[in-house]
Amino acid sequence: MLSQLRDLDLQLLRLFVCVVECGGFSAAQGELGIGQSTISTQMAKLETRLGYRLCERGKAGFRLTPKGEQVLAATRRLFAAIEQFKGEAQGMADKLLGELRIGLSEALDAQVLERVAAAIGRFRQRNQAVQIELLSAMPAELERRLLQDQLHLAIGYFAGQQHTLDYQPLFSEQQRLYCAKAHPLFDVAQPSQAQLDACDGVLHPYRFISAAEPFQPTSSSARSEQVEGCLSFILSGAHIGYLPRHIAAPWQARGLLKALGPEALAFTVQFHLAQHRGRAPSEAQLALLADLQAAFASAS
Amino acid sequence: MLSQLRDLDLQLLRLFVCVVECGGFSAAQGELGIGQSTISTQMAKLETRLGYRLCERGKAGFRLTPKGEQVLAATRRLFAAIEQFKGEAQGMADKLLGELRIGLSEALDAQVLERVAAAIGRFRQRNQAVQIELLSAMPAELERRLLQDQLHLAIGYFAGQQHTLDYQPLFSEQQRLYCAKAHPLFDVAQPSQAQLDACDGVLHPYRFISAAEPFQPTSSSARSEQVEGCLSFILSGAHIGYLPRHIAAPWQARGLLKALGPEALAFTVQFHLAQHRGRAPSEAQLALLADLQAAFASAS
DNA sequence: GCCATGCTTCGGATAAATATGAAGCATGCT
DNA sequence: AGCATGCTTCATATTTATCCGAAGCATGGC
Repeated sequence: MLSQLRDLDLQLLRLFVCVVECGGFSAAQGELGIGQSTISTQMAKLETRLGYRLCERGKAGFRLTPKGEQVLAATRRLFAAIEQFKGEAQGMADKLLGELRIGLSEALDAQVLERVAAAIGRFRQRNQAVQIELLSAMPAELERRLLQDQLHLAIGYFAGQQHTLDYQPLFSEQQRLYCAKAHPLFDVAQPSQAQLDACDGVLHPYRFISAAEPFQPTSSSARSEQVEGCLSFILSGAHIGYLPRHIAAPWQARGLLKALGPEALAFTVQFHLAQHRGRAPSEAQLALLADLQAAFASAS
Repeated sequence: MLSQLRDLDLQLLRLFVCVVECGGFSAAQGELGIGQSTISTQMAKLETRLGYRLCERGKAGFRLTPKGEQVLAATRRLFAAIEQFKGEAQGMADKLLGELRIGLSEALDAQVLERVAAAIGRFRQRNQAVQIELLSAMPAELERRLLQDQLHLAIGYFAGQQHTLDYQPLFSEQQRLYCAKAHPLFDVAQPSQAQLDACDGVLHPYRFISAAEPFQPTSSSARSEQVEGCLSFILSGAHIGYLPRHIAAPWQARGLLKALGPEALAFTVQFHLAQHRGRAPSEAQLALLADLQAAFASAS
């Protein structure tokens, strides 16, 4: 009576159910693959732990006691719960879970957004239940958040100097030097280098890449971290500056902007997919990474 | 990946939960009473069986993976189911279950019924959920049903000859010889033995005890197995016969029946509680037996 | 009464789970 | 860099579970 079922041996319960289904100890030994004496010992053990008899057995035949009936029913319920647990645990094995926070550089080309969208669509077709969060910000901000583990992935053009971050090239964006209709150079067909140097340039956003730009403004009284700001300065007619081609294109079509200088003054910005090098990426992150790379690979 | 959790080791899950609650392997070793290396091995075993990692650990701190969170929740649900099972199994340990079918001799004294009622009341205060069935019948019928295991217990006056049945004395009933108002002997103060012998007697029900009766009718054209039948014969004025005192009493009070002869002609019938000797009695049966005996013991 | 069947009990062999402690490794902190 | 911490891995010891087979016992059927 004192000995309660301390650790609930499932195997004993399984044996009990099998014995009941076979209708006796000796009948169950085939099913269980163990000898009759073992079954007897195990059943006795179970009954001792429970503190009462589960079945009457002997030459007279096998039958459950009332408590045996109840325990059988309770055991089946328990086994159902266990099966559910196993199902949950198993079903989780190849499922992606957790949270992904992704940062996107501001002022991205529509085509790039389409690629990102394609990657997310691809990811959502996986066996997953991941919480995804997107945010747009300037590259510096993105890097800061990556370092603070506020972001898992970021897409932007980075200097690539942070050695705690890992950068993988994704796509490139072309930039050209522009001036607006109101600018003195707008009507000059082939402005000379001297003419360009005389202009007031907009300091390009994301200064960390400005070193790579073929044109370096000698004088500058305008500065903006963001593409929109640059665009405004340039549209004012008071400044010249670099803009992504896809940003300038609609204005150029309306005759409000003009690309300045030869193709040699154009340059290409490599966009990267950045992630924290230290943190081990989650499976979900690896998967989305692959999806992004696939989406951009099929683009080029 | 291939190794699924075949047998669901609860101890591993318990360890997992404990580790989570302690917030680390080394922190849990005190709680679990085992060394850190053992915990590491066990956790690795669990993760291998599941096929995925449950937590990240190391100097950087302890934290669950998304799957670990899910498994933790599922494990807690599983443990709840196990606790419920244990509760059910434990709560059953000292609970009486099953079915009890009890046979009562017909025409029992009201006081006897009260005793039976008291026993049932006592029984119902036990920790039990027993289906009880009562039926009234003649002793021969009761014995037959006992032998066929249609009854668990029976109360009646039995010859006590069935050696497969076990009889225990419960109470006794007094019987006297009666005649009705219309009978010639009704007005005779002290009828002689010859006068009695001249009467047409009712053959007493339950013939198996008739041998014990002090008065044996010499002639008899009336016979009934049941007390009610005997009463009818006697009330007719054509017959004399034995009746239980409690049956005759109301008629006697109304002046319709009279006890015949000296007290020497009265006799006592011993009532017994009978049960099958072969079948092992259930706990419920033993309990009700005890309750019946207690109820009748307090009566005398 | 006797046999056959089915369960129980025992001793003892084997396998498996469980734990240990030392050595090793990775990493955050000073 | 060096230390301390926390986990991992390994070889190994110890406990525990599991099982078998033989012998014993109880009982229904002949």
